[in-house]
Amino acid sequence: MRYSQAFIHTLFEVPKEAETPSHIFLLRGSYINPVAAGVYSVLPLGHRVTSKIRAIIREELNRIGGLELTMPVLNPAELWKRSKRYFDISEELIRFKDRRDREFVLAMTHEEVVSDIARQFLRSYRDLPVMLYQIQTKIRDEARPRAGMLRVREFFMKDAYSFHRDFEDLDAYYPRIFNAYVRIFARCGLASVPIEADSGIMGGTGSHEFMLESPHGEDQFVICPGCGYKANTEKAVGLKPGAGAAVDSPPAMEKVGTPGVKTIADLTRFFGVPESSFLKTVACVADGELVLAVVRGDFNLSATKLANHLKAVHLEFAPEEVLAKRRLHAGFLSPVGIKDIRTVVDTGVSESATFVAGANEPDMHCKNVLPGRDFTWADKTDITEVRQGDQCAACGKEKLEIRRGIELGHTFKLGTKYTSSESMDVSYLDNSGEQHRVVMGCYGIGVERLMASVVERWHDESGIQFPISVAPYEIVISALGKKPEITEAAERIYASIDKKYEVLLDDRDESPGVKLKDADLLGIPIRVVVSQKLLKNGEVEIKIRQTGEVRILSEAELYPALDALVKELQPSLEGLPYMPE
RNA sequence: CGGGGCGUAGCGCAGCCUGGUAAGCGCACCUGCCUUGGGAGCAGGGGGUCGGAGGUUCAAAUCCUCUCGCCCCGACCA
Repeated sequence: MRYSQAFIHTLFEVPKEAETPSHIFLLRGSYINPVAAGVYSVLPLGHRVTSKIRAIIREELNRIGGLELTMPVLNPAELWKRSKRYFDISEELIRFKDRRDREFVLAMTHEEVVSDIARQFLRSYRDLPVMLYQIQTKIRDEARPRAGMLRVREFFMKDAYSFHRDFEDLDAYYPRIFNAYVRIFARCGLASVPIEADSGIMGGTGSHEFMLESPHGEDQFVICPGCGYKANTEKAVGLKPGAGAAVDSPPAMEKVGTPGVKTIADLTRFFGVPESSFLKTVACVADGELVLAVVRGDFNLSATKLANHLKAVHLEFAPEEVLAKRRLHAGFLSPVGIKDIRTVVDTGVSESATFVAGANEPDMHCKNVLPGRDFTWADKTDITEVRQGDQCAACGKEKLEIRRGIELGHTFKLGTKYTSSESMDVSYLDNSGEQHRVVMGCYGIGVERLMASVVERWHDESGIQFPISVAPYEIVISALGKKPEITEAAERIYASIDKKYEVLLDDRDESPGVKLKDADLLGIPIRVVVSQKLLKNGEVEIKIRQTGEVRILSEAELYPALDALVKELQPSLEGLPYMPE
């Protein structure tokens, strides 16, 4: 392809809306163009990249027997009402009516449609297992799109769904998907970190997020440098060292006046004891039911863990009106004296220590509160956010580290959430004619996010450094100068490698500086320079974008060198964190 | 949805406080000459309802009101 024909319109200056490297360079390189908040056109150059990513995904999913199909974005609301997601999801799902006043939604994933297909076609154990996938537009009215293509409202997602006769078969199949994911990201030049993920209200039979560690990631995960334990912070558990005032014969509970002292920070100043000596009580409304969550003062409540424990779809902090109705007072909340409200206590709250807790009346706290003696609870479980430096619960040795990352993909054992009779009702007959629920898994990868993630990982101050596997072109020929012999040499080289590789010939009437800067910005992995200076000695130059390595070669040496380089630069599939199959 | 910032040519910006002489600059784009190893030079040129609506005024990019859009932080995130 000739540069002059390639629809490349690089920008010298940084558009002011862009702050993260992938956003800046994808805009400057004319890979993408904004249309609305979180909505982008993928321009020809970007399209070449996403096409390669899609091809890699297809190869790896076909390799494990996946079958590609296409499902519609336009879905009748009826399907989504049947699965209940129509009611469980709020604003993120776009809803509207057609001209005949029928309700529709724009699909944000395709569990409903694919389950409906499964219900109709998968009737026998002989039809299972099967994995169906598509690479299709997803629409999500995100509250806040951000960081260019890292979080958008319309994008291509590879979504795959597998169907199994039972959980054992799903468990047996799961590593194949897991390993395909590891390979897909590796082939795109990314070292993905598979972490244990929150599996939501399903309860955890298994879910992984594949993270790219990155300072611009929106998600956090913990990693144990000792045993290698890795998990989403929404799921991760750390050890909670004993705290509170451990005593053999605890003194009786006692009320203390604490006018205006509401926060844990205020309390530590007032009582002069550490944060861990207090109980923090948080009032939440879980699917309409008021619940008190009690954690130690030095921890934060994890709303996700609490919601999962309660199997609640919607969890929010209790509004003032709800508290007032129960004669509860924000800042002085406490499990003490509460009988008719479900109380969930965190495992960090020791029963052999006393704490300072609220008194459930304004401007009063209780000290010497002994859990079990002075209040009781319905459940005791881990409901706190893990902290940087907490001891790893898996090995008990090292301290957990919190890292930021971009979620590249998610694999999820769904079980029977969508196949149950209350949902999409998908069943089959086994070899004895008995009816069973189909067991399901679902697996997603965001295509444009993957492109942006590659740029987050592979760039320097001059621009992108695409891995050759996903680069828009493998080789750029920069012809510096307009002298006929330069043009002839460049054209000759172009003609001899254009059939074999994806080559961009910079045929523009531009100064050397412009051509070299653009080649760097665009991130083409191999640059071949043809110039007067080199040509005098019958030479050309190769420069490798990622390493900066430069080689001066004769034109005859160029061709075998390119053959070797193109192979050499392919991302390695060695030493990946495979799951045993 | 809360907090903050910004809307003037494709991109980056000045002008606004103090209304008129304020439609400007750099890059990009077009024409010609010249130049060719890191965003050259000279000359000429095209392009803007100053986000939108209403108001104040003899007069509004500039002052007032409303509104729309975009970005960042947070909440949220099947």
